[in-house]
Amino acid sequence: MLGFFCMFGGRNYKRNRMKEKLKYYLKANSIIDEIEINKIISCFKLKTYKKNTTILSSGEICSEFYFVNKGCLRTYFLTKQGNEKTRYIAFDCSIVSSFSSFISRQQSFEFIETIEDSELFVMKHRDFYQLVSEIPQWAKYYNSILEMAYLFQNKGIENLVTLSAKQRYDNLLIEKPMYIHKLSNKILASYLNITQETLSRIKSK
Amino acid sequence: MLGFFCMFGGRNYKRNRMKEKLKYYLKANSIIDEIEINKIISCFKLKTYKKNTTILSSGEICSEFYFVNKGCLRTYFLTKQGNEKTRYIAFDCSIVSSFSSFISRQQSFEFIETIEDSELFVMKHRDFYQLVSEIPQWAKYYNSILEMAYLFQNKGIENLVTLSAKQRYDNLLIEKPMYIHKLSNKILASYLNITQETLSRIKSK
DNA sequence: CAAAAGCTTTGATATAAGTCAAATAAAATC
DNA sequence: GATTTTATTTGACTTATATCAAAGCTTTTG
Repeated sequence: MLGFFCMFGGRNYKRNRMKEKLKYYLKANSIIDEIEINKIISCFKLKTYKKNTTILSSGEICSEFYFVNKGCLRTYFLTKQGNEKTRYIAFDCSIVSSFSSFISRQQSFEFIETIEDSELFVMKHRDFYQLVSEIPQWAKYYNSILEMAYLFQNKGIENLVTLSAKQRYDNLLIEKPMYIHKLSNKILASYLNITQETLSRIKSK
Repeated sequence: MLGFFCMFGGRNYKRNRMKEKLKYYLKANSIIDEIEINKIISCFKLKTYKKNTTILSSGEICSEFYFVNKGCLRTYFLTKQGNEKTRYIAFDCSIVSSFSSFISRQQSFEFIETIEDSELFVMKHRDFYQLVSEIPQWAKYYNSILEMAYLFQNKGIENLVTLSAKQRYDNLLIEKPMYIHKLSNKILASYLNITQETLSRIKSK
């Protein structure tokens, strides 16, 4: 009996430790009570992926929502000419999905890909919306995700439409220097919506 | 006494008729009960504006949410060089605001402007969020506004990044021919993110 | 650790779209 | 309805950035 409790306690302890970054993230970014936080994090399952693994392909319906526990991912799409356009980079302790597909339940035009070996906590679409209807504070959190996603995109459009290639680079260097130091030129260029050659020329000045 | 009732009934009748498009719109775009719909529409106040009136300027905090009962509006921002970039067109029976400012409570970089004589139903930010906390179905409607705004922007970025000026024009001609027939070249060009000269050349082919 | 595959840099050239300018055309205003 | 203002068209020229190509670097992988 004692053995059973110890084992069980041990498993809980381990599971909690494993998910502590996720828990901390949710506490910092929402106003969800401890009990509900535990219910929410129990819906996340751990998956690990090697670098350069495509987690979602264009044409598939995105039915998962990810928390990046470790590693790094990006979302991107392909032009007709086959050029990659990176839309979002998710480092450690951030969330990612192909939201347009996740929301609309339509085929995604975006890909999701790991750019480093990564550990993800995965929540299924079904569970996500189940929680939205059961836990008002989770619905509120979802709402704030949408608000932030909107603001992020709005800023992105503004940058794209008003700034030159060099200005976008300089801007990123100030706002998110990590992007410039951590990402390959190929990915960085596609994030800035320029070619690798142009990025190389900008950097060399 | 009879006179009083008649007058009162008459005023209600008039007010309801006045707001019937708004009511119809909300019924069609949400799942809000009759009682709550009435509460919601009572928060909207009618305002009329002449053509080419700036309703919100860059630098101001947007504290209003609009339903276009009649007329047409646009949101746009200015580049450092002073070029206008139209971001959204709101025809009859649609909603508009400077959402990034409305959401973030920060200064708007966008302008809101009437492009025709317009009748707007206006809801204050305060009332909007009051309703969000009081009426779950209104919160849900707000959520769906955000979802749609996200999808709209996402599509916009995809178009901007993958299509040429001519392709964007052709695309709009298929998807939203009304934009091309109703808007001036100046506004249409700024919506497509091209110059008037380029638009003129595209059209003449 | 060597070969292959994938990145990055640099140069030469091409191109879509912008800028400037001037002539019409249309709309707004007194 | 004449005049001023605003919008559109067309032409000549410029420019930022893409494309193509080749050489030098780095990783990855057997």
